[in-house]
Amino acid sequence: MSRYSPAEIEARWQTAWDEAGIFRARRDESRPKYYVLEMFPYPSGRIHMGHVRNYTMGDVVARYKIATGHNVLHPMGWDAFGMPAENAAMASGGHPKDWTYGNIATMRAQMKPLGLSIDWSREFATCDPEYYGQQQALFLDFLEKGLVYRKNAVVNWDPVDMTVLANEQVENGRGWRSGAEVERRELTQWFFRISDFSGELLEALDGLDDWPAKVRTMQENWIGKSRGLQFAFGLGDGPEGHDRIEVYTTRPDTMMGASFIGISPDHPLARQLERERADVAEFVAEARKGGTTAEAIEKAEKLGFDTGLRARHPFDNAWELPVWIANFILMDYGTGAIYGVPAHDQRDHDFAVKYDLPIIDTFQPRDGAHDVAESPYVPPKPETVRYTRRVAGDELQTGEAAIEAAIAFCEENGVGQGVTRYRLRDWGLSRQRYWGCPIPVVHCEACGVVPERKENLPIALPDDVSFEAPGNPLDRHPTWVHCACPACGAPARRETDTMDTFVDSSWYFARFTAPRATTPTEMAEAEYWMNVDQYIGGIEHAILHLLYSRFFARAMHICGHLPEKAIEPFDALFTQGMVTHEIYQTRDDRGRPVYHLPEEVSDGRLADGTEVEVIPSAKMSKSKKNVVDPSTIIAEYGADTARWFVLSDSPPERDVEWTASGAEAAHRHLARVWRIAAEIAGTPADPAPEADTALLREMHKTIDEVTKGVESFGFNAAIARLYAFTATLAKSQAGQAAKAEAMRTLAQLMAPMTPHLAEDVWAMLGGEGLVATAVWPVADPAMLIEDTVTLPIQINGKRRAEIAVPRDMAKSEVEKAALAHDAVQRALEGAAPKKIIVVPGRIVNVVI
RNA sequence: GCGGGUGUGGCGGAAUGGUAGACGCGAGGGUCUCAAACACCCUUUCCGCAAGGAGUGUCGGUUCGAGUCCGACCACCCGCACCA
Repeated sequence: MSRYSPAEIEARWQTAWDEAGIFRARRDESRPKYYVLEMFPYPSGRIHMGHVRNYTMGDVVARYKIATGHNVLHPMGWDAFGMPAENAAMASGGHPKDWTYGNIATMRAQMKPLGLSIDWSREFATCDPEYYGQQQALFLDFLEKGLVYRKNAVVNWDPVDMTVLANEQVENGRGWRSGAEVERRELTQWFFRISDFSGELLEALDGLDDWPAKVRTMQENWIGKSRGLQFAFGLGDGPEGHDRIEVYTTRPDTMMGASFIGISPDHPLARQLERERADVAEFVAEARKGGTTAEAIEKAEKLGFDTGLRARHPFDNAWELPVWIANFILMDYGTGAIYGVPAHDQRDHDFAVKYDLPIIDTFQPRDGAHDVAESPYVPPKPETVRYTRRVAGDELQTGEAAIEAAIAFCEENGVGQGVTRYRLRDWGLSRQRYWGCPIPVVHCEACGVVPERKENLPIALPDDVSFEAPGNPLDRHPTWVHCACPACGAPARRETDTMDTFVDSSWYFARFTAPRATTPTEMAEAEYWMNVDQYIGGIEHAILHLLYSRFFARAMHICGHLPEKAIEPFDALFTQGMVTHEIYQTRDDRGRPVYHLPEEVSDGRLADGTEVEVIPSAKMSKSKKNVVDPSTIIAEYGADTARWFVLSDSPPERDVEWTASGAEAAHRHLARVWRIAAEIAGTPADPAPEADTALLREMHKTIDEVTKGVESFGFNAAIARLYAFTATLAKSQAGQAAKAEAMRTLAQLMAPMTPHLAEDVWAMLGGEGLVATAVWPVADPAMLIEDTVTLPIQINGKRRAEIAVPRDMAKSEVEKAALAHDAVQRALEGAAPKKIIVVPGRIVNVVI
């Protein structure tokens, strides 16, 4: 063989790794463990470049850790439940199970050629009954500990498909599949008690030092802690049982500016009035229309209805405020009721203007005046303002001080109490869907809701289902729903709701530590392998998946399925950027855009010569056809080229643009490395000592920089260094022995990124065993220091010249040498310098 | 509205407060070849023939020295959002 031939060598080395079994993870107390995990894929059909980038990064980390003596766990699985499988079944027949397992087989076959250091013996899919059966066991344990419960809740209901939709599945108030207007419907649903952990989940974020600050901030905002006052307005003329309205406010300092009470259409008082009065019922029905999505809310007009009821202000019994029902008040935040202060809140102001309600000023700018009738006065930051109708404290206060003073004053006077609230709501997990994990409970007429017995798990999905009618096939299955009550044995019905797919992905990382266990986890394995040392995935999971997993780890610990140290399951998190590509577009005869695949375009033209419009790089998407199939790239250039390229051009946290020229350059480089290696291997030993030191110095510098790069996710910089070292090696006049040593080291340093090429080069140059298990090279500190250094000379901070001096030359000598330099002499014009700064080994700055 | 981030050549991007533009792409020139492919070499921030000068979004500050630190502003990107 005389040419770099990736197809040949990649297959060969993959077989060699398999036969050596080097990626099989086994507990071994004698070595430090390292658990590296990439977010597992949804089996949508085929892998894409984003997967390649994600798994390559994980592979670099895993292989580097193997080389540095760690016992590495690097597993892979499939997040396999979810709606696309059902949609495929509805659209083109077939069964979700076949569709899913078929996709898994395809994608696994696409992934294997990448040469990832994955322990495939631990693979599982969340739709395997062995997996979801253990998830059902977890559910039962959670139920016993009160971590999951049932309640009525308002949800997005698609009346055509007859299912609950997630907020993400509602577009402009309509179901994304059916196009039907989504209704808000109240259903009995299962909820995880994640909100009980709000404070803990928030505080523990502080300890996640190796998480991106951005993700921590996003979670912090999502949990949404606020401090405020909860108190009540009295209600004299309300229906029975409603003699007060509880409100929550973060601005109790504006209590004296209250102008109306607003309650949610779902507030118990509104519900009561709805039953009693036709006019209220009509308004409430109107107000409940429209989805709960951001877009729907954005467009929705603010609607109010004056109930005619009058509430009394706690500080003045004679002061009456009208009670309105308003569509913008959320039942699930605070108490579902507010008092409106139009003078200091834009939304309340809009409402007051629309319905002609009083605008009562409570504070003014410290200096000057603001006409609150015109617009609300909302100070930008907590700043000192002049209170005109204050609750407590001085006339001049910052908002913050005034809030604390108001809370203290109210508590002293028996008007409400200061409370800490969180925005985080309990996690509704019920889905009226077939392709998910069945919720293992039974409804019995006599006993009510009864948990299934663990020995009956898994409660498996029936295979004989049809998707011809809308709705949940489990509901209409002739036999599946019928079962015996686990408590009394009488005939009963199974719960037909399944779990949200986010449940499946909330504990898979723990399952990987003992994937065949007959309990959810095995303590000894979890104790050894947890936590995930490095987790890698997309920023799109910054909130939901990562927050749910943090909750699950805590809940699993409470149930004895994880050790306490694992309640924060991911020690370090890295969020990688996307792979993008230019979009190629032409227009059809009606001016509509037509997209073209990159392989159909060359030099900006289609095969028939038509010029294409180039739209700047965007996330690869099938609809825009700006996709490159990893399998095509592997077939053309090999996996190592694909891996090298996705790591090389951009920092890993940023997007990387896939370009044909970049891929070719990557391939050209790898071929060059191979060629240089072959040449060195074919040269007889012939030492040329004087040049050897220079090459070996460069080698040690490269070891140092590449190691730092790999450890800090600076893959692009590490690769740049490897390019440079390759050039140095190619030009080196060193002897064969030194070159061979340098080449073996280069192979080791490249091995995490291009493992197949590295093995081949390693073997060519007589490396012992597999490079994959060879000990990572260590830079010799003595070799990193040059005997002679080139010092730049600055004049007033601008570089003007440079001198070469011995590394350990005394400062005074360096000064002399610098002053003697022509450029310095010219600049000084005979005068003496004001000051000379010499930073040894770094720089000289002459101040004149 | 609230929160976070990013601004460096034609492009992607390097740079512990110490020679700005490493490395790659693109572009230009050359060697090899009958020619091409492959490969290799050189140039490539801007102005200038050169000497030299300017330069990291803008304005200011700290420092012997600022892409890097501080303040204000501008632009773009991302997340959340009738959250009381």
